[in-house]
Amino acid sequence: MTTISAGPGAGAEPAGVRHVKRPTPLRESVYEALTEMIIDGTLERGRHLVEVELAGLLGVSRQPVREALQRLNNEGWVDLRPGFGAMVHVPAEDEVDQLLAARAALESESARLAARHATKDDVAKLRELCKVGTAYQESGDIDGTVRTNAELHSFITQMSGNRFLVDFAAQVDRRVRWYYTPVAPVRGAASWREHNRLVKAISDGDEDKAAQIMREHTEHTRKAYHDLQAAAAPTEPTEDTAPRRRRRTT
Amino acid sequence: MTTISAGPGAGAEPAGVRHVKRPTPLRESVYEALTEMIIDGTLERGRHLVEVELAGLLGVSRQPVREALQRLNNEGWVDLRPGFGAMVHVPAEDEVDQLLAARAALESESARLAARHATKDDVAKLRELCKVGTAYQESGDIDGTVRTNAELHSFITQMSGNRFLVDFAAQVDRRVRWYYTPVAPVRGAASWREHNRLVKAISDGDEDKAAQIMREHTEHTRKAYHDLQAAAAPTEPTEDTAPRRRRRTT
DNA sequence: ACTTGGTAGACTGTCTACCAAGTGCCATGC
DNA sequence: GCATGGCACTTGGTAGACAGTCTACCAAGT
Repeated sequence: MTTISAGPGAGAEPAGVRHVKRPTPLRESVYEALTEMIIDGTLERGRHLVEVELAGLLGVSRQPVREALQRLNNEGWVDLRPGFGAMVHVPAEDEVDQLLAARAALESESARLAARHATKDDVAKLRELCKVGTAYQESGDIDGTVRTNAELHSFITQMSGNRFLVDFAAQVDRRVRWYYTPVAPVRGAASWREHNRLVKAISDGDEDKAAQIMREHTEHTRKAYHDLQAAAAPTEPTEDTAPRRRRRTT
Repeated sequence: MTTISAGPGAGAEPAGVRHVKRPTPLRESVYEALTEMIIDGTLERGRHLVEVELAGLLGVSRQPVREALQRLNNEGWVDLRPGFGAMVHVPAEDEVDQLLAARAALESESARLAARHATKDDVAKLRELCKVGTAYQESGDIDGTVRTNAELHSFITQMSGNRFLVDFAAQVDRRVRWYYTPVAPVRGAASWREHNRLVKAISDGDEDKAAQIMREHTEHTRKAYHDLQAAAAPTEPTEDTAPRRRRRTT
């Protein structure tokens, strides 16, 4: 009967900034809960999502679930088939490439603008994130590494001061995080070396260099993913991605 | 704010499987109707949108309207204030700048990829669009000019073959079209000269040049908007953007 | 064996009604 | 003039109902 953790349990909040009361709309919590479940694999790819089922699972009614599902559909997390329902999106072969290409465009522009607008505090925070991330990486904490990586990228886009870039990049990053977590350990060390160079370029205010490093950084990521894919593919040409109709509840 | 993976509507279909017409979900029609009304000014900026009112206006119930409004909110067309309702978004001063900066990043990358993948047919179509657009422009048909402009840009992003770029750019373009129509006549001639150069670069397969022209093109547009804004501002410092509470129905 | 037709169940899409809580407005009262 | 309290309005969320449609499955016909 787990009700959604609408409460302060989900700690993605800057402490104390919010007004005393923050009744997050339920649909928002449902959306968060579902993306989380998709990313961590609780809801497998291709799985048929039934509104009432999710509603029951999360302890809410159909409406918030519907609204969340529609947003998930708009953002490409699930595919909505009229009259049938939602299926967790099954990424196409070339999709990761395209995603990372889009990310390259968005984030390299962000890095350029970040270099243009960087303040002392910004740079300090970037350095801190690099330090933390490298530490996680060296200690083998994959989850922490991935999270810090996301924070760093997100912070750079925010430094761009462009809300559209922030918004698009956030979406792309989240998707990348979904597809990509398994690759993280492979990339690890090199990735954080690149981050350090990037931060240096930003702190120097060197726009072109920052943009270029970010582009190459994403490009390396794409390549790493590809290699891993190629290495894993021969042994398992077609994974079990059958529609997996839900078991009869009886 | 997003429609990363449009459903079966997008061209990701194995060729030749023509699905019979399917009745569009009501929420979709409502969404289309509302964006159209926002763009053409029927729903003025800052206007208070009430669910039941729209429902009555469009002859549907609250539910599809709610769902459409939430999508509009996600995509930045309206601002949803909990407990009060939706207001048609009033663009901030710097918003157009940011929008065009994002467009520059997205479309210049698209142009680069378009140049990489261009086929003979693609180039032919681009040339045709340029011709049509120039003709509209010379005959003073503003609406046709803007529409053809949108078609050209949209086609170039599609040529990129990257569904994420297509999707993001489509959103941005639609917003630009909303803010920008008044500027079109000013830009007109120069804009289509640039389009011609761009098409040439693409047909030559010159990626860097295509990307750069597209970037400059968007930059010029931004500048034109700015100049127009500056020219109009002194005479009319604050337009009538009052909340315009709905008349009491009594 | 393969097609056709029929049937049943499961879900969505949409509508209606209803209630609680939050928001803005206005009039009252100081 | 300014705070206060009340009131009307609106959303957010719930529940139930119903038609249309999608899937699967079975049976009969060719």
